[in-house]
Amino acid sequence: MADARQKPNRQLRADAQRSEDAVLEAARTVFAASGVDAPVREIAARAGVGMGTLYRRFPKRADLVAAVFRREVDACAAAAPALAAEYAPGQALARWLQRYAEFIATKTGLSAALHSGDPAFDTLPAYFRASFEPALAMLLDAAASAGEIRRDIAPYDLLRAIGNLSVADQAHTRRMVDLIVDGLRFGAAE
Amino acid sequence: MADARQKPNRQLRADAQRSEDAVLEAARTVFAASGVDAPVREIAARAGVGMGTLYRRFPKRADLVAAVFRREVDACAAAAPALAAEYAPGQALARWLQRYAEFIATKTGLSAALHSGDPAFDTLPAYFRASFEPALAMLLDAAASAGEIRRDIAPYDLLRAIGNLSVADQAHTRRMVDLIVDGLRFGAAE
DNA sequence: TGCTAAACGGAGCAATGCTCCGTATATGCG
DNA sequence: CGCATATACGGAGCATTGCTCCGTTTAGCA
Repeated sequence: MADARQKPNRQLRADAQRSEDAVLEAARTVFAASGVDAPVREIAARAGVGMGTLYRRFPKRADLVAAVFRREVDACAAAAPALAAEYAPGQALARWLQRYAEFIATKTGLSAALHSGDPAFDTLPAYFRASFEPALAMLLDAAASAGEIRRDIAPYDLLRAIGNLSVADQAHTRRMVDLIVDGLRFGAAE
Repeated sequence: MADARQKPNRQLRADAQRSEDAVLEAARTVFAASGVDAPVREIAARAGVGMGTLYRRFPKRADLVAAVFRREVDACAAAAPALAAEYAPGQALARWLQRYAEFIATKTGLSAALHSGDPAFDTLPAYFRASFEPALAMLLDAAASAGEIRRDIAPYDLLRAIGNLSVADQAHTRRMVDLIVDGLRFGAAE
């Protein structure tokens, strides 16, 4: 899962696959406990692998962070159909949004990493959206069809409203400030 | 300025005062170039002081970051009366907001530090507000009196709109999600 | 000028990121 | 099953960095 795009059909040796799983699981735990800057040695020790093994699979810390992130996105997105099968549409939606809010809450410090400019994170926003938007759309659609909620809600808007992972470059900020100043002036001439 | 609250009337020796200024100036430069995680050695070297000197004055990195932050807040706030003296009210306001936007832009990565929970940062938000709110209020008032802008703008709202340094605890997030879900349901029964 | 408290500075230790390479083993083949 | 070999493993070791400790220097004062 880490760099599967490089060799799409690569055949990981069995022990290598076990190591990768162990590392991802250990990293998830350690990141949650100590943040994404936790010592690599600690992750390797918890996973029961050597430093070499960890660095071979995830050459940069960002690679590991990104892999763990994808894993948690997958888990959260997968909760949507599960909840939809178990609960009434409105209930399923409410529970999933809480689940999603929990996911966002565990990402403290990660939004900073997202904006670090590391190329390993480049695909994450798209992955995030591609995973969550259909999941939420399904829940919203079901709830709307059941007459429990309105229909005029864009899934992505809702995702953003709960967890704002937005960025803003300098030029954008400048234009926004200009806009606000213009806005201030507008009402003055009455 | 660093820990002046501990000994309000302390008399710093002349060389100590020079060292502190040199460190703050060097830290400002290095932080801007390499972020707030830059090596302490680099700051000490640029300031022309030893490690001991730096650590004696700023025992924790957060102390140094906070001191640099206050210094830059002071500089930005001080620009308000200067601009007000040089330009027409509307111009002064627009220019200061751009200046403020630049200040915010240099704080990349610092918002993460702000939320790190380090007690050295506890007083910074209040300092931020206490410095900028009166400065902006003066500019807004002058521009409004000149008929160049509306009067119904709260200075703090404007500050927040440009640089959102907001935080949100878990309970708050939870209540917000509940509110949004309620909001979704509200329009369904028509 | 001489004394002393204050300040200085950098060697050195511990923690951590990351590499390198000798060792171990999973897998395919005869 | 036994062997050959590519694949994977593991941790010693080096470089960097945070932080401390203490011998040396100096500013302020009489």
